[in-house]
Amino acid sequence: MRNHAADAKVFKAFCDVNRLQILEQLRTGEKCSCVLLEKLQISQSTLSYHMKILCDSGVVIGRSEGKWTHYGLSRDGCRYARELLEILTGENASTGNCCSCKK
Amino acid sequence: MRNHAADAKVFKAFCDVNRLQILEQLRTGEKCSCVLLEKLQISQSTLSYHMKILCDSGVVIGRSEGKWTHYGLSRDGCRYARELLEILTGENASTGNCCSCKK
DNA sequence: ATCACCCATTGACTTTTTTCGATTTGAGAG
DNA sequence: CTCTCAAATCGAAAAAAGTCAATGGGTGAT
Repeated sequence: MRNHAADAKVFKAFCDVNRLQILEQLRTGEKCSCVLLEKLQISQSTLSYHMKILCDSGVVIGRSEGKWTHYGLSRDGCRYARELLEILTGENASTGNCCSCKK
Repeated sequence: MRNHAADAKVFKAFCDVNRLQILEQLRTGEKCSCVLLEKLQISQSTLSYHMKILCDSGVVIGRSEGKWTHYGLSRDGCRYARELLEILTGENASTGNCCSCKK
C-alpha cells in the first residue's frame, strides 16, 4: 500500500509549465538560479519557490558554492520517479474488463 | 522543443492523492464510478471531476456501456507518460558541473 | 567594515484547483 | 411515457498554488 501523498509530491515537479522549463534547462547540466532566470518570465522569488518544490520532489538537487547555488538533476531522484511511474502504470497492470458492477 | 503545457497535463494525473487512489484501483482492472466511489472519501461530483482530469491526461479511458461508464488504464496513455518521463529525466541527461556562472 | 551580489523567505494578493449540493442528461426498466 | 439510476455539468465556496515586491542572510570583494 503506497503513500499517495509522498508519491504525489514527486510528480508535482512535472505538472507545472515553469518547472518543466527549468527541468529542460537542467538536462544540459547544472545551472545556477541567475542563469535559469534569464530564460524564464518570472521573478527571482518565484523561481526560488519553484526550485524548492523541485528539490522537495527529489528530482533536483541544489549545491551551494560560495554565493551561488547550483541546481542539477538528481540521478537517483530521477530514477526513483521513473520507477514510481512504472509501478503506477506498468504493463503488469491488469486491463481486464470490469466484473464488479452487479448489473 | 516540447509543449510544456501538454506535458504538464499528463503528469497532472499523478500529482493528486485522490487521483493516485483511483489509479491504484484501476491497476487491478476496469471499474465503474460507483465501485471507485466506495473506497474514496469524496462526493460523486468530485469523482466525476477527477475522472475527467484522468481521461484528459490520456492515462485513463472511459468506456460507456448502458447506464454505466467503465474506467480503465489506457495502455498507450500509460506508455506515453512513461516515455515522457524518460525524456525529461533520462540517463542521457547531463549531470556535469555548471560552467555558465562567470565566477 | 562596507559594499555588492546571489538567493531564500515573508506577506499580500491573484489565479487555479478542489470540493460539494443541486440540477441535468442519458439509458434502461416497468 | 414515467420512473429510476449512473454519471456529467453547473454554480458557488473553500482550499491550494503561484506570483511579486520587499526584506533578510550569507558570501566574497574592496
